[in-house]
Amino acid sequence: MLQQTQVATVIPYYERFLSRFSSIDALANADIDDVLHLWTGLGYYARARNLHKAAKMMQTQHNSQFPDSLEQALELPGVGRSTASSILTFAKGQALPILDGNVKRVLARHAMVDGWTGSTATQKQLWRLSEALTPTSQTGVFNQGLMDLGSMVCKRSKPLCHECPVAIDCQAQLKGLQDKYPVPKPKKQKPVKTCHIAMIQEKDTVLLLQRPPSGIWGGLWCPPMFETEQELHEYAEQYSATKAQPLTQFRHTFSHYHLDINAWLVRVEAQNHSRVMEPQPTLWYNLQQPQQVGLAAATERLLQAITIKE
DNA sequence: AACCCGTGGGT
DNA sequence: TACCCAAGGGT
Repeated sequence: MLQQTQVATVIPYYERFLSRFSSIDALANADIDDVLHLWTGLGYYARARNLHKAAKMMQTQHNSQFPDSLEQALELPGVGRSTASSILTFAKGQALPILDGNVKRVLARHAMVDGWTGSTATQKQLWRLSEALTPTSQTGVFNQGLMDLGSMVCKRSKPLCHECPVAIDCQAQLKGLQDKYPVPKPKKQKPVKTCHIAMIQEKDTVLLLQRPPSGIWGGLWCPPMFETEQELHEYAEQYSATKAQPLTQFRHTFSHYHLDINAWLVRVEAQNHSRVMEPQPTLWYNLQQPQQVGLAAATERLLQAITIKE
């Protein structure tokens, strides 16, 4: 959950997740829709599917435990070097270096590392620096301290260098260039895509389709989406003789593009009204008694728009 | 190597 | 507002 997601955002999700899945076995035995349900709104949904798959692997291959070696940990889907090393140092007392966003920032300033910290070459350099610093004893304490130094002192903006325990040999601080490091990501403007979404409503239910496991919103349930308004109208006519009416429109921004969403409301008299054959699994989502499935934040917003309109 | 994958906090 | 980026990993 913490991958590319702030701690404060994760905490409520973590609490609910651990209440529902209190062990690796509980998670491994769960239905994927149940897992994605508790991930609704958190983003990067492949993490949920990877975690579920990893639980199954641990159940069958590692006696329902997190593996003891770095090599075995790295075989789990969704577990890379940073996550594996964090777990192994904190939970099992192993001596391994870590490299999260906070550590990257500390190291990039301390050694004045040129190059964006996300590039392959720079990450390689940062790992080398982390390896060189990491002690062979009390590693968990050190790693936690290094991350906390990054989050509380060596902040992204206005770092508290006067409170920093390693300011004495911080290259950026010595030259007064703290604000120049880490080097910002090369900026590319995000493309804008447009889509038209059909909210097919029958009483208290709305038609949702399950998205394929890979790609945007993988495995989640979303209303039918179309690139053009014409496609939407042609689709809507299969369900209802009454015309689709505008519901709401807004911009949803992903990590790599903007999506301008135009939502339309199509009221139908009965479920499966026409002879529509959907290529994907379908679900009539009940607004009053919601099913336990995964929804994207944008889908929740669309469902909310219908509820308010009632 | 470059791109894909979400959403929200902070400025 | 617009922008950067967050306890990264997969392809």
